[in-house]
Amino acid sequence: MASSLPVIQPDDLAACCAPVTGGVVSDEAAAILARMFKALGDPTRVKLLSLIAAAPDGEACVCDLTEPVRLSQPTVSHHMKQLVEAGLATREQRGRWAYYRVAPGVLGSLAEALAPGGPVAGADWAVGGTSA
Amino acid sequence: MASSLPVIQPDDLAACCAPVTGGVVSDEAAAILARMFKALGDPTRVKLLSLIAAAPDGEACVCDLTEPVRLSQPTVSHHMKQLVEAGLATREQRGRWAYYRVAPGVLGSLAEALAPGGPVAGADWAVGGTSA
DNA sequence: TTGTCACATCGAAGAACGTCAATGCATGAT
DNA sequence: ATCATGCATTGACGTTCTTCGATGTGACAA
Repeated sequence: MASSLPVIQPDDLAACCAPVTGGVVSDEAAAILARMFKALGDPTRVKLLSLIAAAPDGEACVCDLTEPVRLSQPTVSHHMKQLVEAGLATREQRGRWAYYRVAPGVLGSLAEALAPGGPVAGADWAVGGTSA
Repeated sequence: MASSLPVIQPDDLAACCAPVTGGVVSDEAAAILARMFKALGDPTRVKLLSLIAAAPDGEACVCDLTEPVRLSQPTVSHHMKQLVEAGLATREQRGRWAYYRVAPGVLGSLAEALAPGGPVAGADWAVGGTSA
């Protein structure tokens, strides 16, 4: 039915962190990485994550998010659930509000899987880089 | 029509590189980032990119890729087209073969958008980090 | 208790996706 | 010219995704 897929735990990052470049990734690592990238594969969710990260205390409730993305409350709840299940965000209920945060460390681990050692190292393929 | 979406050019990386954390990203940046992440949001494509990166000369033809991912040739061609249109891979035709490579610098830029300054810096959200 | 608020879940509709067999299109060999 | 090879495109099918309105649930207020 709905999710059925297990929520990605921080521990799974160990398997995830096999760099995409430098050796063929295992099927399991590819599945975990794809799961997290898929969660980032929607402009709304990218913006939601950005909004949360930029929020005053690094946290935001659904009511803070619906207006910036111009979507209904159920839709925003749905997107946030996907981000949480992908391990990219955390949810904490306080009273009537649910506060979401960017999961600590996960984005860094994902970045590391994309470009081990940072975007400048590796050099071989990093020619058109961000540089400067 | 198949794609209709414009192929993402290396130039678009300038707009893409606005970090997801640290300031709300624009709609355009969110769209470009999501487009690239969506291309990475399938286990097959993650593995294809990994296979290409790990290939002897950093390049591979479709015929080298079908067997490792156990999919038909048209399906692999379809996935590679998406990776190219997302700007993550490049295609070069030599004779009867089409050689694919990992687009230089792009993965690094994506990583930078995820975790500016590398996974350790930023520190603020990197509390439950990958290691120790 | 009754009401209100913030959020999650459900059910549905339309679009997009992943996959394949069949076909088309070049290139190179005979 | 004829044939074989490597790859892209087409058309189709079932699945998944995005979005919404309607409804359910738990927390606080009067």
